[in-house]
Order: sequence, then structure tokens, then C-alpha cells
Amino acid sequence: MKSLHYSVDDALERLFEVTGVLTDAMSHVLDASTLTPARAEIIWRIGRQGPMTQRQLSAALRCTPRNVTGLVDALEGMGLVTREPHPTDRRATLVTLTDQGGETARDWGAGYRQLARHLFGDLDAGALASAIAALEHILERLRDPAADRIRTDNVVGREPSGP
Amino acid sequence: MKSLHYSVDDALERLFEVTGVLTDAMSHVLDASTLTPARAEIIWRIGRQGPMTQRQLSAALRCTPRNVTGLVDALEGMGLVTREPHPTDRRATLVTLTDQGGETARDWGAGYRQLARHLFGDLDAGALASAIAALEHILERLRDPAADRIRTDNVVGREPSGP
DNA sequence: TATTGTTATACTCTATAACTATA
DNA sequence: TATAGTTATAGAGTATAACAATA
Repeated sequence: MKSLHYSVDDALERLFEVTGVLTDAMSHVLDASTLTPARAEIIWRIGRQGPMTQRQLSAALRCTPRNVTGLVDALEGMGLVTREPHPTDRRATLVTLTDQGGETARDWGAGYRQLARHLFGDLDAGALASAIAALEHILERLRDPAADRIRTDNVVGREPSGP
Repeated sequence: MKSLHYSVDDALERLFEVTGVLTDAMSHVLDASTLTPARAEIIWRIGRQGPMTQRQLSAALRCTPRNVTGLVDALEGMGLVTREPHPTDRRATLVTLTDQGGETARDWGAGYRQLARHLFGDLDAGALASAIAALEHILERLRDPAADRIRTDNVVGREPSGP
């Protein structure tokens, strides 16, 4: 171990490093498939929660309805989803996985669990609980409204420095 | 506490949640500035490591040289960086922060440290070390070559299921 | 011959605004 | 009047390929 005294900056640096490596890992997976991240998230969400309207997808992905139209167009063209009529609201469409889309979602689920075992499987119950406690602490602090103030207080560039 | 027995899936779910919230937080910061994520990363890296060639930026950002050209064009147009001749290699350009670009980088540094205190400042030395240990364990496992195999083993979509 | 950066072209994700069909 | 989804248009990030200048 390099040091017994860590600073909070050390912790944040590790945290950013983890998010970076994990993000890279995910895009690596996607490079091997024919899916882009946004399209993959739609398959993943429908796989877990069942058919959804585009409006629900728009909210889940925090993007515009227009954007969802394009993503679903592409997935439909790839044969991974279909647009089904909504049973009660004729304005809405239910985005539904095809057999191939369902297979994709299931395989990702298996990969997810395998990754979980790889990352955390060698920890004993105490170490696992401690890791989860650390992650939950970070989540709680990130969701603290005060975090918003910190983030936006330190932004330059809204106005050029000059007059 | 909800449960005393966590699964590895619980841990991975928290980890993805943390990366998602942190990513959202960062794009929130950027929405308040006039910078996009890719452009911001260039400012951030040059602010920490000093002037760099576009080739170095291309490697650091893991994107193509062509992409760097466009990003530096935009930052130059915003007055945040300049292209300076390389002292010894006349093919290369050194991307350098302007005064305004330097100010942006410094303010981000301050925000970084403030966020670090917000996230981890209330932990005692033991809890901080434990959080860092958890993050380092995750990093180590993510970098294990075996992680790659897991990720790419579970990909569907490379070939359509049919013949 | 290899490397640095550029021009040319194309695809994806994203957004705003205006529109149609339905509630 | 409000909502679900689409068309139209535009900006940003990314990639490959071909090319110029330099090493």
C-alpha cells in the first residue's frame, strides 16, 4: 500500500477513474456488437421492464421524443424491436422486443451477472457490504441538493471574461 | 439498512448508478458553461499537464486525429486555446491555453476539490480508506484481462441470428 | 518510409420548432 | 386544450480514407 493517509481528492480521482474505465468497458462491448449506446439502452430497458411507449423511453433516457423516434427507427430496421399499437391510447405506440431483441437483452443480462461476479465475487460478506456502503454514501452525497450548487458555482465560460 | 445480505448484483447495480449520476452531474456542469464534454476534456487535460500536441490529445482522448482537429478548431474559435508551433518538430502544433482558457481550467480545479470535500469530507480516516479500497478493488478487477473476455463473450448482434 | 495534421465524406446522437392525429 | 409521435432542420462528436508537409 502506497500510503496510509488518503485525501478526499484521492478518493474523487479514483471515482472518476472507475467511471472512465467502466464507460470504456461498456463502449468496448458495444463496439463488438452492432449497437450504439443509446440504442442499446433502449433494448436493455425494455428487456428489464417490458414494452414501453416512446414517451416513457423519452423520459427514461432523458432525451427528446424526436430522438426516440430516430432510435426506434434504427432498432426497428435492425429487427430488434417492433412498434405495436397501444391497447387503449391510439396516439401511442408500444415499443416491443422481437425474438432477436429479446435474445440480445437476455444475453446482456447474463453478461451483467458475470461481470458482477468478476468484480465482486472474491469479496467476503464484510468487504462486499463495505463496498456497497461506500457506493451508497457517494450516491447519497451526489444526490444532495448542495452538490448542485457546488457544481454550478465553479463554471466559467457562461460569459466571456471581457466586457 | 434494508438488508444485511447483499449480492454481487446489488453491488454492480450501485456502481452503474454511481457512474450514471456522476455522468449526469458532469453534463449538468457543462450545460451551465458553453463547453461540450469533449472540448472540456481538452481544457482539463492541458490545464493539468501543460501544452500538448494534437497527437497526444488524440491518444489521451482515444479518438482520431481528425476529431482533435475539429475540437481544437472550436476551442480556438472560442478563444480558450491557441495553436503554437512545436519547438523542434515543425509538423506538430502545441495546443496551449489562453489566459481565459487557463482561468477556466483553474476554476474547474477549485470545483473538483470542492466536490471531493462534499462527497468524502464527512468520512473519518477509516471510512475514507475503506471507500478508496473498494474503488481500487473495482479498478483492479476492471483492468484484469479476464474482464475483457467476459464483456465480449456475451455480445449478440455481431451476426443476425438467422442464416 | 513513417508521422503530424488536414480536407472530404458519412453516420450517430441530440435539440428546437412546427405539424398531425388522438385524448 | 393537452398529449404522442412525426417531419424538418441544425449542431456536435465520431470514424475512415486520401493527402500535404515534415521527420
